[in-house]
Amino acid sequence: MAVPSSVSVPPTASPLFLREHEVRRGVELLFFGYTRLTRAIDDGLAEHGLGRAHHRALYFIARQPDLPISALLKILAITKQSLGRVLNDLADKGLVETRTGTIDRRQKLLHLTPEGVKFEAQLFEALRSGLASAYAAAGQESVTGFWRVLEGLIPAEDKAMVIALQKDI
Amino acid sequence: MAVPSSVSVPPTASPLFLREHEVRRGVELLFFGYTRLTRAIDDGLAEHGLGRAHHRALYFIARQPDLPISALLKILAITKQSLGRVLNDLADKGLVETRTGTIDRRQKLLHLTPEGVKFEAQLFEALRSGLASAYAAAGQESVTGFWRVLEGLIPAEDKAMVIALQKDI
DNA sequence: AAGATGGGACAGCCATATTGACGTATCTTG
DNA sequence: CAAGATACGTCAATATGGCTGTCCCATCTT
Repeated sequence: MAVPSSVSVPPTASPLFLREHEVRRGVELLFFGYTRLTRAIDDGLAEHGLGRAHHRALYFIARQPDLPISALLKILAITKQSLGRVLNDLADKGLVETRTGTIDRRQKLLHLTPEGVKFEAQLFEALRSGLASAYAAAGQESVTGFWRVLEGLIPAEDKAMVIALQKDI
Repeated sequence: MAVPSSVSVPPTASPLFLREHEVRRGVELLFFGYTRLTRAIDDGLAEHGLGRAHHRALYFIARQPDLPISALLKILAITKQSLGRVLNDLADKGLVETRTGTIDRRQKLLHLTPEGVKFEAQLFEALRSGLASAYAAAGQESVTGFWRVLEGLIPAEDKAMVIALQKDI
């Protein structure tokens, strides 16, 4: 990364020192941006007696219908037990269903019910509204940069998974 | 925001539809980027028997020494009780101290002990390493865009607070 | 037939958040 | 100065969302 030439430090200063500002700014913006964006859906979730964990599952099932449970476990990076509780809640509320896999009958493929689709769309609207206005304010070139930096934060072993999410829509 | 001209949808498609892709991509990258970055410090925290909540407090106290508790409450947006426990833990470990405010003696101003400074620096190094490599891979222009979009996600009422964090370093 | 894999479930625990109520010291203001 | 607001602390109870360990069954692979 090019260091801005206008920084007024002695030429002997280490690159790490020069970068601290920019890193702290990134840490803080990520923290505030992420928490404030996700906060936008809390009310909608609370109306159904659900929490953010439920939304994360709902979101990725919406994104990749017929997702096997093992794939969702990798995406969320939580334990089977934690996910099990969340999925049971969603099934009890009639938002998520499973069907047995065809090529591997051990698998259960997850998909949303019509009510689940509706609910997820309603929550997505809150996210869309927040992100779209940030995109609009920043401009398309900034959005590209935003993506590029975030992609760089994803470890190589997870990158394929994220790209797979985005390829088929 | 300009919509990429290469998108192959009928000209009658609504702008909201056109944007869904880009929004989902942002949601996902934010989720993975944020969680993967913060995961980098979990080991260091666990060595001291601390969690992420402790790190958030530690981080912002490092960032603004002599921060009053009320300011930290606003930043973290949690309740006084939740923060109280975290601060007690940090004080017990000898990482954080308070002193009575001079202009307002009701306030307790938070600062890190020398051990706290050392520990925070060690955790910051993990964040720095992750973010700096993402910055380097993306390039300075992307970093600017990354910041711009994230700033747009912060509600107006919180923006002053975030800018205050960054002005004095 | 044996082992690996996908999924489910029980029990118990921990971290982090919440609400509500109450107390004390200190500052501000009529 | 008295009254009220503010900054902070604390007790008690509760919810959420993670975790580990263990054991189970069905199904696929070899």
